[in-house]
Amino acid sequence: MALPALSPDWFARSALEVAPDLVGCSLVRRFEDGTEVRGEIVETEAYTPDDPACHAYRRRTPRNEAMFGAPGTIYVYKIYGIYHCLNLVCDRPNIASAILIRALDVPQLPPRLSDDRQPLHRIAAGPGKLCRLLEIDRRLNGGTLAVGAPLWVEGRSPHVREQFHSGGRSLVQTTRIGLSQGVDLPWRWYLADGRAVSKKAKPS
DNA sequence: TGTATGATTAAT
DNA sequence: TTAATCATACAA
Repeated sequence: MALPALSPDWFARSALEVAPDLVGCSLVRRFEDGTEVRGEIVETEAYTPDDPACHAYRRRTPRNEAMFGAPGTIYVYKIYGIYHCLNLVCDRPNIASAILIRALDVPQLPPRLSDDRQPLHRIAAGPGKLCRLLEIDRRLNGGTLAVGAPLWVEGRSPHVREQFHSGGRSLVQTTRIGLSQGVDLPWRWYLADGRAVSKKAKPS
């Protein structure tokens, strides 16, 4: 199952390029006991320095510091006092830019993490839900994606690549969710037939 | 120091 | 539609 991990270099591009490319890749969470949980990224959002919705739009602060880091840096913030959201930093150092990972399709879970209250395919269908499931919090903030570290990302499998290429899978691009600024920028991407997508746009 | 609010979620 | 719940940013 292990595929080549995406290097920091891979993230050294505009968030608008990285965000759609991340869909179909796998996020891997490695816990301290060595357990690994994998989920396919099915929904992302891009945030850029000139974007009013970006946490670093106004200025550099202690909270958004990680967004100014090197590509491949992990940015985690707490929202509504309850949930955490996971972002992967991209572009060049000092260019505050990141991808919000909004949903994961998790095919299987270790018993410890199972949850009877909802179907398995919805267990990581939302940015707060996936962080809760994978125990992602501010302790990971500022860290770097790397194989064997708490978190890394693996590229699309040959099979998935073929599906995208043949049109068997496609991406929907639409506006982002939950914002009060930059509401019209179409910087959210999700797998058109993804079971785990947090919220789908109304059919046009 | 005081206050308003948010890249959410689950329940009503 | 709304409550839950608090760290953070910004005003004062």
